[in-house]
Amino acid sequence: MPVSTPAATLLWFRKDLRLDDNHALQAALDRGNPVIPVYIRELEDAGTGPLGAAQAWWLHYSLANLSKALEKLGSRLILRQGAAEKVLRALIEETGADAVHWNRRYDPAGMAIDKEIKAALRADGLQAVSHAGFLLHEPSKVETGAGGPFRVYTPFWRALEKQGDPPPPVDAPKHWHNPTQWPKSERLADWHYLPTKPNWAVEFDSVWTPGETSAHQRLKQFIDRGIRNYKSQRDFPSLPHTSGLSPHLALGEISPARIWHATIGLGDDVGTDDYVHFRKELVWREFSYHLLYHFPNLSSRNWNARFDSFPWKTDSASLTAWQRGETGYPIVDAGMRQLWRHGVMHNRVRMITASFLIKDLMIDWREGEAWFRDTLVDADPASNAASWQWVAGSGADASPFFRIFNPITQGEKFDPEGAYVRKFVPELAKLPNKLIHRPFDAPSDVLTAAGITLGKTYPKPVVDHAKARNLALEAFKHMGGKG
DNA sequence: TTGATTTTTTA
DNA sequence: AAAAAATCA
Repeated sequence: MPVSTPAATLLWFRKDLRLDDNHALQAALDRGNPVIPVYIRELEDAGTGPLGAAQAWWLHYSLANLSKALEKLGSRLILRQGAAEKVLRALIEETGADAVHWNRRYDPAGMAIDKEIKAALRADGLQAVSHAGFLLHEPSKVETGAGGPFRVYTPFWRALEKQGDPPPPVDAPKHWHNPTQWPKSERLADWHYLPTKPNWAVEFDSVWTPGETSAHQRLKQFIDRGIRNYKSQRDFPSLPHTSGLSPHLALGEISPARIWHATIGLGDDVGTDDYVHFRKELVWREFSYHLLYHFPNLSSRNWNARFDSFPWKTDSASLTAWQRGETGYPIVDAGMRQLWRHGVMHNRVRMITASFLIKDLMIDWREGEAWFRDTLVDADPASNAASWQWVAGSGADASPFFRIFNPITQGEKFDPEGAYVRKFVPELAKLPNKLIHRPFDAPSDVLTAAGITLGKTYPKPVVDHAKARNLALEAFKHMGGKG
């Protein structure tokens, strides 16, 4: 490197695959030196957990998208794989960079890695700076009056309300400071993020477009249309009143601050209840990270240790039936098939299907957590673990009683016309509304007329809900300790 | 972010 | 008789 060339800055992209409201990016550009963007495919044994197959699909396109956006600014996205520190050091060596900037992550293993890297680089006289942006507020700055972590959602929400709005988002840069020479990059295709399993994920792109541009389009569409009546309609899986932003958030294609600020100053036609309720959902994500921050084992250990003695069943046939959407309960099967086909499941249905696995089949919530992690495009280590534990009853803010969702009444309540079931379980499409959620109660002539043979064209229920419910209640009662 | 059952209200 | 509200788990 000639002496006259200012030393470059490495901009380390992780779960912040965006140019908009990216504080690390701004800080890197503000130095005025050439900025070299890099994405590192970290080793799985680094402890950051395996990348789910559905999210790998998303990541592939997201990286391609970010790469293109950078190219428009004359920049590039350098791809490397290996242990993060080793890769960064190699790049520093190759480019003569004297600084590394990144946005913080909040999974325990990731935090540990970053802490070590920061200390090691600084010890060598390099600039190593981390920035906020993945959450609305830093978890280290949110605590109860007594100085501990929150265990219940509502007080957590109040505490965040007190903190006020997150900092206003910063727009994407219009110019880049480019180096005269670029380090080598690996090829995205060689990382084999796209699925190899035949006939899976083929419909993902009919529902999703990964990338920052699409994230902003989703947000605009939601603010223009979906958020109206959000509070009353968000629970109906056949209605377009969810934001669809979760997979974009999961990989940081859009910042929560950007979303939060988009809900400020909405017109009168969007009720206060509606946007406040939407913000509450954003804050559930925040609460999940709060829990993970204070309880690093959230995805592997019961948050409430009383559940350690729960008599989980090992039943691979039932687990498979659940995964395939062949339980014989239409709303459960519709949800599981939506997950398989589209890499997503409506929130209400996530609760119903999770409750079914845990309470009706008495299968360990960790089996469900693992399945969702692998098949959801929005798989998030905090939200996924916290939500599964919430449904199990072992998590934070779980009710003092043993909540068991009734798959029939939940279906009838939230999918009254059966539109959702008909879409994902087409073999039941011809059943009348009254029986669409309970084909096992249908008279034989109605089944015949609908072209259904139970046990053949559609499965008989794997368990009787009423009986399964009693067994689960019994097991719950006999758990040791106090609830 | 519930369910089942009992009690009360309304048609 | 059915729907809504209250209650308890």
